[in-house]
Amino acid sequence: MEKNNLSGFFESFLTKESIFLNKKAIQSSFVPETIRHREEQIKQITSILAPIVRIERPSNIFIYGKTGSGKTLAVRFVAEELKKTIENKELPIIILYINCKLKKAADTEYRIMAQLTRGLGKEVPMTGLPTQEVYNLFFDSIDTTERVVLIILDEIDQLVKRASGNELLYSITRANDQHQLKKAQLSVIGISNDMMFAENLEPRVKSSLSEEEILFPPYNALQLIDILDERAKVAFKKDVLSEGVIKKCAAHAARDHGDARRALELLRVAGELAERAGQTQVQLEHVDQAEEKTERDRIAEIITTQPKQMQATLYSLLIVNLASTIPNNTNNTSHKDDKGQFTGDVYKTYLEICRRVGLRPLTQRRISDIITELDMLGLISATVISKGRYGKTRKIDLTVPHEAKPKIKKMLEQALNL
DNA sequence: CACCGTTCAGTTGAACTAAGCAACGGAATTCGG
DNA sequence: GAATTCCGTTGCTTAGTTCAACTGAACGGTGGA
Repeated sequence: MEKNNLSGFFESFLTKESIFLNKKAIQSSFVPETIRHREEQIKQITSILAPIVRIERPSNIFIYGKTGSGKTLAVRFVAEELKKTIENKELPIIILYINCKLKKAADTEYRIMAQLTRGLGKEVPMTGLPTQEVYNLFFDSIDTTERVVLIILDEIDQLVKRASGNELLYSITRANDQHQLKKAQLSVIGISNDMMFAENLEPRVKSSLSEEEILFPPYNALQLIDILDERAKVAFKKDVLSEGVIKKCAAHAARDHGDARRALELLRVAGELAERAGQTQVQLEHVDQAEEKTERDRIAEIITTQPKQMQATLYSLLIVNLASTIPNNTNNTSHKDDKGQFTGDVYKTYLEICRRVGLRPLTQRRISDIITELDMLGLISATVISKGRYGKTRKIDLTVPHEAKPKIKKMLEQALNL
C-alpha cells in the first residue's frame, strides 16, 4: 500500500459498502438458531439430558466424531437451550464447559480441575497445591446444595493422550458413587475427535463415561452446501457470492473428511480477501487464495505460540529437510532415502542451532518427545521405523507443502531472532 | 537359497532433579496504649 | 500485648534429565539343497 493513499484509506473503507451483512454467522463460535443435518443427534442428547430438569442425574454421554462434524456445536446448542430453562425456572443446575486442548490452560489433570473449580467462582493458584486438594475444593464447592452439575469436556482425547486423564475421568465419573458427593449430582459429557480414543481408555473409566454414546458422522458434500448456504444467507449480502463459491468451499472441505468448520472458515476468509481487494463479489479464485492463507495462518499460529525449544527443533528439521531434498546428487552418506529425515540428523543440527542462538540445548530424550509433540500438532508426520542393522529411528516428514517451506523458515528465523 | 543370531540408533518407560509456587507457622518488627 | 510483616520450611506440580531396558529389520554368516 502506498503511503500517500493511506490517509484516505480508513475513510474509504468506512464508506465502501461491506459485502458482509452479519459476519458473525460464519465465525466458528457462532451458534445458529437451527442446526442442519444434526437433528437426530440433538434429539438424542436432549432426551438423554432431559431428567436433569427434574434434578435427577442424567447418564454420562460420550460423543465422538471427526473435527468439524458439529459435535461441539450440537452440545453447545443443547446447553444454551438448557440454560434458558434453568434461568426461567431457576433450577439448581450448573453447566461447566472445558476445552481440554487449550495449551497451558487445561492440559493436565491439575489444570483441568483448577479450571473447573474456577468455573464455580473459586480462586485456584496455578501451581503449588496438591491435586487432591483441588479435587476436594471442587467437590466441596459443588456439594453445598442439592443440584446437578453437568461437565462438558471437549476434546478429551487430548487429555488422555498426554497426561493421566484416566485418573481425572475416573474421579469425576465416580464421584456420585463414592460418598464424595452427598447433595449434588454430577454428570459428564465427553467429546472426542478420535474414534480410536475409547480404546486407550481404562475399562473402568470407559464403562462409566460412555453410559450413552452418540456418533457424529462426517457431513457429505451436499449437507455442507446446505449448511454453508444457510449461513451465507445471514452472513453475506445478496448476490455477493458468485456462482459456485459455496460449492467449491464445500468440495474442499468434503475432501477433508467433511469438516464443516473448515468449510466455513474458507468461506469467511474468501469473503475477507474479496473485500480487502475492494471487490464487490467473492470469486472462485478467492476461495483458492483463502485455502492457501488459512493453511499458512494455521502454521504461523502454531509456530509463534510454541516455546523456543520447539521452534528450534522445527527449524533444524526444516534445515535438514531442505538440505536433503535440493541437492540430489550428493551421496556422502551412502543410503539416503530422498524423503524423510531421521532423529539423529535433526538432533545434530539442533545442537548447532542452539549454539548459534545461545539456547541451552536439551537432551536427545527430550527432543524425541518434542518430535512426538510436533507430530501431534500435525506439522510433521513421524513414524518409527527400523533401519535394520542401522538401528531404529523415526522417519520425519514435514507435512507442509514444499513451496511454503521458505516462508516457514523465515518465520522461524524471526521467532528465534537468528 | 532360506534361516537365524547379531547389531545399531534410537525409542520408550521410570525414577529422579531443579525450579517455581502456595500455604503454614514461628520469629521479628511495628504500633498504639 | 496485639497486629502485622518477614522468612524459612514443607509439600506440591512440571519440565527436563539420567539410566537402562527394549526394538525390529537389514546384515552377514551358516548350513542345506
